[in-house]
Amino acid sequence: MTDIKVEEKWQRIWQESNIFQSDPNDKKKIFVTVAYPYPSGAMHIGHGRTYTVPDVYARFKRMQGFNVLFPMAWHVTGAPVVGIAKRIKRHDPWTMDIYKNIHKVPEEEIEKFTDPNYIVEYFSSEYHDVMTRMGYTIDWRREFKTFDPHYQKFIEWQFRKLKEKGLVRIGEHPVKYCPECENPVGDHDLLEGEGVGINELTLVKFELEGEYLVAATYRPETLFGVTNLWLNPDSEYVKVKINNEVWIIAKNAYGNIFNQKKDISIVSDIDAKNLIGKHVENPLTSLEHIILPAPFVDPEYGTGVVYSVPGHAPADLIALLDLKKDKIELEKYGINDEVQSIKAMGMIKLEGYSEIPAEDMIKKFDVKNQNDSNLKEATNELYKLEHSKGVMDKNTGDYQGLRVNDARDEIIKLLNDIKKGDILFEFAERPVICRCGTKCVVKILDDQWFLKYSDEGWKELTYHCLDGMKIIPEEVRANFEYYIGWLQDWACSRRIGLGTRLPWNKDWLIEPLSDSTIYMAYYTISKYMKDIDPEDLNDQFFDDIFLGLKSNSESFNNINPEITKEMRNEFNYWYPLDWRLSAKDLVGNHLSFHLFHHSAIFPMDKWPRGIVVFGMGLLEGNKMSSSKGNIVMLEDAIETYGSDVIRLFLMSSAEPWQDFDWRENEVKGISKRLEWFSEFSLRVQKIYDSEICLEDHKTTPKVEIPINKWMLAQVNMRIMEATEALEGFQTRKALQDSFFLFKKDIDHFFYRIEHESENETAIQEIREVMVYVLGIWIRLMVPFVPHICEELWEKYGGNGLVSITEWPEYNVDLMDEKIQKGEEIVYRLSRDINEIKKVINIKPSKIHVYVSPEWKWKLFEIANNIGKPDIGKIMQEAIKQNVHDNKKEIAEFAKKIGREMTKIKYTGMIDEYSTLNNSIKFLAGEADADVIIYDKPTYDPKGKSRKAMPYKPAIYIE
RNA sequence: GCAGGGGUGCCCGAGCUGGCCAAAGGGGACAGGCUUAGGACCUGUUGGCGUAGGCCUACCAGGGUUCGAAUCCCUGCCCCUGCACCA
Repeated sequence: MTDIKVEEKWQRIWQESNIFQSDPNDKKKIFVTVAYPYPSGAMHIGHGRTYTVPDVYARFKRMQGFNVLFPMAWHVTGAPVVGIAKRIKRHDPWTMDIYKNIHKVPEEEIEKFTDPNYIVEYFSSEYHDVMTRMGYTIDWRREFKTFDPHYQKFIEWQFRKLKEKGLVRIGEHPVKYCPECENPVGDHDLLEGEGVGINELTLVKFELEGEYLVAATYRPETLFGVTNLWLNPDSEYVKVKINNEVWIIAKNAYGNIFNQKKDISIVSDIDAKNLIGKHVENPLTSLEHIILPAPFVDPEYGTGVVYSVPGHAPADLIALLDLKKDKIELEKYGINDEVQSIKAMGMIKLEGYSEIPAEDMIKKFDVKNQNDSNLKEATNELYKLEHSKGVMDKNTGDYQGLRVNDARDEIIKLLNDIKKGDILFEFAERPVICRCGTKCVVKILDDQWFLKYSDEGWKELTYHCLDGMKIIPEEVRANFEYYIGWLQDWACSRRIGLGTRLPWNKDWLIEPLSDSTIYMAYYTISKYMKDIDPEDLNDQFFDDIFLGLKSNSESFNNINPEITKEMRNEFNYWYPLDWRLSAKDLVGNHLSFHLFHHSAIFPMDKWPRGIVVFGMGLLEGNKMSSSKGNIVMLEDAIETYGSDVIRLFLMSSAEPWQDFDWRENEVKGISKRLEWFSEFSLRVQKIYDSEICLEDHKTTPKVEIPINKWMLAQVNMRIMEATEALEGFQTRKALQDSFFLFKKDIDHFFYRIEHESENETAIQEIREVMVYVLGIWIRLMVPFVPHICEELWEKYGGNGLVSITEWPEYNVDLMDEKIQKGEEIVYRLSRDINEIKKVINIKPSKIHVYVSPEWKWKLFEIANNIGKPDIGKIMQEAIKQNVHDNKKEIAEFAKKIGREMTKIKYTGMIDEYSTLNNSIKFLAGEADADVIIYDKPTYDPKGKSRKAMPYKPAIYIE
């Protein structure tokens, strides 16, 4: 691990040298941003990954010579901290515990957390510190918070712009609402019912003596199959007045409906028992239906009034059957004759089912009575089937032949047109309970402002924007396409929270996902803001900066025109944004909004160019969660391991878009690896045996010895692989190549050169190679472990800061396949010798090695050209070319090739005789016996030489 | 339900434009070296069998295409993620 003191030293040097402050210049630029954090708690290792990825990329690109901008800001907009402040105020033990023990906030600070503004101030400054300690190359001059007045002006401009373009509308919207707190509630505010959706039911008005019995349903298309209505005679019902109509609904349902309808009030109680036996009129068919008693009707759900479709609703059918048997009840209301005459009616055709599918379902699920738990499943099953496959049948008039789905929409429309329909929202599941313990309801907020993501023209633009972008990983593109199509109008205004108010209605705040869509543009000018009065930031100003729209009036504010020009140029230099990084779960909202808003506001040449999506973080295989205490804070991890280790672990254990798993054991493993890396320089120093000046070893040394050539080939290959991987944000792959496999190469190299200690030329070459490798390796590792690299770079005579030194270039010519193959032959031979030794279990004195004769190479080449293990064809061609006179031997060998050739990559003929002779000391040392290489089998008592194959010399051990 | 992504050796995970794949790399385990010992480090082993570098069985299950499949196609089973007013 890197010494923390050392890390802090370099962090200071970086800050003081301002090397990561980026301003426009002649170089090519890269602008990369990552979602700014919501500072409501301390940073954990999950955040560590999120912010290390762009830093690694920024460092990499900077070394490649790009002018890189990597800014950071704080997204303080929204309601959660307001809730936290409230809970701190009333000393909620759960909240206090988390902030004291998980987020490690000192006692005297917690007291100030009753102010939400203070919470975000506190944590954003903590984030700033921790980010610095992670070695991030952020241009801090551009830092801001989203409630800064300057930023608010920018958001106001953006919203006015959208409104001008007709992309904002006002309307109503159903939300989860706590009547006790008098506030909408988000999922995180719930005790129970997290993630429960809100469904839309259709209200159908059945006329009863000038008033309406109002039933709620998901299936208005079944109005054609109604036989009766159900009321729960044991529940209380009320008459309510609404828009000059009188509705009869359950009293318990009123609490919910009250929140959704205007001008609604209870007129009087009404006893349901008195309604039983009366008749109502079906608004669609004008048929008369009797009202019947049913204990299964839930007075809290919908309106507490249900219409009965026994042909297609198992619950209705079974309730009807139950009632027919219940003589006492029937006598009580005097409805026996009429009830007995009711028959279920089929009106939806469903393949594979009878005319009365409800009956089939009751049999299938073996439903005994209306209290049977299988009833719900039977109902759901039939609902799904008819919804997806059902077709309107006879008894449905003009709708016959329509798919259920389509018929439903048309019927809803018709009901509304004839004023016999309405809408009611209900939770998909219950209960939904607020943290305060109160049952939540669905409330309709009116005056709600929406961003019109449903607008087809806007969607088109956004698709267009997406088409021009790189998406990493590419599979996520399908998600984007899906979400852009699926997004409906987004409620963008809120009553509570921090942030910017809607410029045209100060009662509303702009919601956090809506104020963070194009702020990347603001980074390009934020560093100028400290000298500017926010009141000067009017719309003309932003139009000028971001859209190049020159204002007519000469000076439209008090800002120095020179500065304005500079800002405009700066924006035009950095924009468009090259990369946007954010989490996987934000694809459907934040990242999609990002595209929507850019395409709406900016011209095409300013549209974003790329998106990288992050996976999540696990801790020892489990989901991280601060509320459960299953979390590692970044600051603690820095204290334990140092930031280089954390960076290296986070970047190497998974690609950015995959889930990473923080495992203590593996982190320790990484820590040891990094120590090895650092100690490697000492070994090089020892071999080099005089002062190293890396600056003098930037060019590839000239070498003759194969193992040295091999090492250089590997180095170049690793540089190439790592560079290509980093271009695509594949940090894990980049590290596999530049760290783990590179280490293996070096291990192998060290192992091999032990046998070269007597050859003076070889030693001189090795020295040069090792120093060269050290210089390359340090530079390859800078993006990942910058602190330790600076330290080594300085120690071994690198010029200046390695963070801004050139990224190593690779030379394809040095990646000599034959050299690599030659080395492979050597160590495979060594391995084979050992395997044979093990199997025959003898201690050999001499090992004879026979290389392949030339004709076998020719045959191999023929086979390779044919490309298939087609022995006949190989033979034919071999005989034609007359590669060898012994046809029997050709046949024998051709057969062998048939089996073997596909296992070996043919890279051309290699002079095995000299390759092996060059490595004879190594081979002998490994085998612990004399090794003799033969190009002609002058000594071959067992005839083993016949087995020799290209790349696979024959062996005889004695 | 809709949409997207998966199931690989003790664990994590690469490979998945078909043949250098008994399958990279890491972690763990085991053995040897080093060490007073432990740790660290280095080397090797980590599907089975084998007195010559080989053979057999293997990449969720079953079927197919092919000279050849972890990789392509079909079927089944199982898992993960998102689905809205919430950062």
